[in-house]
Amino acid sequence: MKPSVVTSEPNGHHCDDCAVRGAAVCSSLDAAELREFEHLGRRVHFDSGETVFSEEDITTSFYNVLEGVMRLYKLLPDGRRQIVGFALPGDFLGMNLSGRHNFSADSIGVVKVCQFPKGPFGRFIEDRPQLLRRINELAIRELSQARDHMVLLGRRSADEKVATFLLGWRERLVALNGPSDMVALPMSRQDIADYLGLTIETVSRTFTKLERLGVIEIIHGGISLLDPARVEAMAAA
Amino acid sequence: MKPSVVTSEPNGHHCDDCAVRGAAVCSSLDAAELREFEHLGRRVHFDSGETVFSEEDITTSFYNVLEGVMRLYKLLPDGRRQIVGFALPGDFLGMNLSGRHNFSADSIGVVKVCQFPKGPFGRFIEDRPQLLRRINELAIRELSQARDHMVLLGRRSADEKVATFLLGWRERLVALNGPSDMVALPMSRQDIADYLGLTIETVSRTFTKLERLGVIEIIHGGISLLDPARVEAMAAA
DNA sequence: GCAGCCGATTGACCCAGATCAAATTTGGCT
DNA sequence: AGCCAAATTTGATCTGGGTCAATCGGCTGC
Repeated sequence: MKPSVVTSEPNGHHCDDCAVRGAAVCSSLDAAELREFEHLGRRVHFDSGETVFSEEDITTSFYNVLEGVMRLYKLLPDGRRQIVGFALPGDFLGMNLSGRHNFSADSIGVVKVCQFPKGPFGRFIEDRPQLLRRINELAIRELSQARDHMVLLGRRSADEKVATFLLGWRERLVALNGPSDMVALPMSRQDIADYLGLTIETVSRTFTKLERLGVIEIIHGGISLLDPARVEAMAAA
Repeated sequence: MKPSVVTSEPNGHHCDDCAVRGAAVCSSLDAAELREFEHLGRRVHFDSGETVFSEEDITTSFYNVLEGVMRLYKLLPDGRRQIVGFALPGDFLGMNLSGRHNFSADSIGVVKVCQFPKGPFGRFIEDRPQLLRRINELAIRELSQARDHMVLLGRRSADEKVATFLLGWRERLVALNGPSDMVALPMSRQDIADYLGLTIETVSRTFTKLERLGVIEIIHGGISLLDPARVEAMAAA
């Protein structure tokens, strides 16, 4: 939200100790390539609520999320907001055709990214088709998720939306941190509403309803899934 | 909708006389490659309402639309449908990670596609990074469209949805056939409703309303845009 | 400890768009 | 041309989720 104050750590970073090395774009590179790749990017730190890039900005960099959560969103002229996704460690951002970002991204809590200037990164890809293939894989996966989300936005009820969101978000956290029924929700209720095409009030009421039904417990900074099966039943329709 | 009866024309087809050669994936190939590519695929004809492929089917082929319109959709278990897009000539279908299609596709009116078996096509791409780059471009463009559609589904009113749809559809037709204020709508009202996350009644009423306002005229098989500027104003919010 | 703030919750009411129910138009077929 | 089935339009009514308006509750700074 505020102008982004970027703190970079020009030195002392290595892909070796990078938590997302195996999952991110980098997974397509061998040890030697990784060493070269390392010098292309630099780690950048964002405090909570900073803008990483804005829709319509000229794309100058690609980003690999290392740590934290980002909201990715589009705004209508009158201020209505649709969150098109949340980025987590391992996600790759910045691909586009027009040379401009087609959504905005800002940090939810502290975020660390690996930032690659567009030019050098483009040249590095040039003669590494396996990296291009990896990027293509990530794009296709996102496309599939985008279509699932269209179904949710266009055809699901508020209850189904919230239940589906909780399960999907849990799945992503599980893939990162291992199984747990505690689901951390670092984003605000407004963020969840803007992701699901609802209002903050409806999200809040639905959470309360799920808690009263005994299927979740609302805890500080998230929820606890008491009855995953019932939540799945609500999500399925 | 019916089981798909496929009529193929094994011979007598050439990329030379292909209408979409310049626009589709093929645009990344030179003359020699195009000749080789030609032998990989075959033209397949579908009558109106036939299923080209279904969600969850194992992917056996990729498709390049040559002629006609297809609806691409996902179904919820209880039958609710969300159309995730319409495919027009030049569109490339079948990319996925799981080895299964993640949506269904059927023809709206007569459709001709160029069908490529997955294996040979995959091998052909292998040492042609510029084709991979082209496919990547198409994926990224679709991703951008998918995000725009999320905004529409999650945050726009019925009037805005319909107006936005008419303008967007016109733009696609103009890109194919050149400028015109006649907008052919080969899909049914139900298809439009399922694309916009509305009911058929709301779509019908909105069309009637636009006609009464004098900004469109409902004609056989489509509409005529009488006042594009007013429609744009309605779409913008 | 407590004042002030901001996010979240809760309540009361409303309305855009869904649902239900007829017409009406269109399109194939013979 | 004439008949049936399907698609579309139109009307009447209902309701899920939005809007407006208080609280509530948890931090922060003093």
